[in-house]
Amino acid sequence: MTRNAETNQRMRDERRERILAEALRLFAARGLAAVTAGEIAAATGTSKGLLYHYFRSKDEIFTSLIREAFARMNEAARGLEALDLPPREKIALALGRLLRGLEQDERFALHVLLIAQAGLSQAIPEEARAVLREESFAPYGVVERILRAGQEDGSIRSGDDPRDLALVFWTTVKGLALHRAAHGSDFRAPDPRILLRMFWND
Amino acid sequence: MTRNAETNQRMRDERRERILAEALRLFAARGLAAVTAGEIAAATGTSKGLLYHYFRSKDEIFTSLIREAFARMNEAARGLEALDLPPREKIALALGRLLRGLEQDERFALHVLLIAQAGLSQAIPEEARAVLREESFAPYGVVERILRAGQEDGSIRSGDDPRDLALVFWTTVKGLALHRAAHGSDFRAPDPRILLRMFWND
DNA sequence: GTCTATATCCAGATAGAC
DNA sequence: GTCTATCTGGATATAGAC
Repeated sequence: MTRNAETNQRMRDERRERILAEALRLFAARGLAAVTAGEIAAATGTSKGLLYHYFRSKDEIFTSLIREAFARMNEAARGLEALDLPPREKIALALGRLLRGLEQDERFALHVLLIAQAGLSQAIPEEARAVLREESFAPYGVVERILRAGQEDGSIRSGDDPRDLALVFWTTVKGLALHRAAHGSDFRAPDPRILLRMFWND
Repeated sequence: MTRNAETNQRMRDERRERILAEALRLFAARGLAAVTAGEIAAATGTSKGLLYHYFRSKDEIFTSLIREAFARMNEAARGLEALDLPPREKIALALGRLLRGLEQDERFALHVLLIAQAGLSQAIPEEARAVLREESFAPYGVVERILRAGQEDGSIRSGDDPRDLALVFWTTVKGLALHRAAHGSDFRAPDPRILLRMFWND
């Protein structure tokens, strides 16, 4: 019996994952309001009824995805901060990874897009909005702290407001994600060195 | 009679403008699908019925706005190209204006956002998609040409692909527009000099 | 030109058979 | 656990009175 229960649980989890993955694809491409529950079900290969067996509402699916997106993003940010590297190297590494991720890692690009969609649209569930409020600042904070440390050790150009620098760091990444969304798979990320020039000479 | 006809025409135009202005605000904030015709009517202070007297559909309103947004954007781009200034000054001027526009010119920021929304969402009317396909490239082209000219006259750093440079130019602007949308009116644009460093030293 | 009332459709969510 | 059938609300769009 335990064996069966475990198998069931695994199947359940897999199905749930499947639904979330397809919903992510759809929401990232069109936004919450323009995607119907029926479409998610069809993309997943299940019925609408089953969808509502796994989730209480369309909003709940969306909110789960927002949570997941921020969890990954913030985990990556904390990982970056914990790395044993000088600040300047951290920034270069992070930006390189982000651009490569946008280009090659579909799921990552979708998460960035979902966050962009959510931030862009005033029309999202209150719970998702709360997650956004609480978690969206963290990546800015991480990058800002690293940049400030770099200014102090002299490896990053001083004189700029670190908040401004963190702002352009992230808005550039989001802008590129947007561009990728609009222009599809033939997206080619720019050379990261161009962007890094904002932070130091040469 | 001619007098009356003219007055009527003017009132008609004003009402139409009013509808478009409110719809722009709503669409830019939430996207096409999350805005209802009733909300547009209410925001305009008219009835739903009258809305459909002026426009055939919600999609038509959206498409009109997309046309308008691109018309202004491309007009500005052509104006920039026609200016009698060295390439490097054109870029500096353009970026300064864009950032100031995002910060202070609500209508401009809304247009940028609408374009971002439209590019982001796969779920827009076919006609709007066509406008996007045909017109969205122009601003990239303009900036790319100016940057290339600057590379040739030596005022802009050479060695970078001008397409990459034009890409980061515009994606940065769009990213900032996104940020403004998410963080509302307390948005403060970064110092443009930070961004300009991508294009030349010091 | 402008409004109210309404037809029609479609999406979110549920009920209940298997 | 999974499906089909259905309820119900709300949105687009229209009709028709004033």
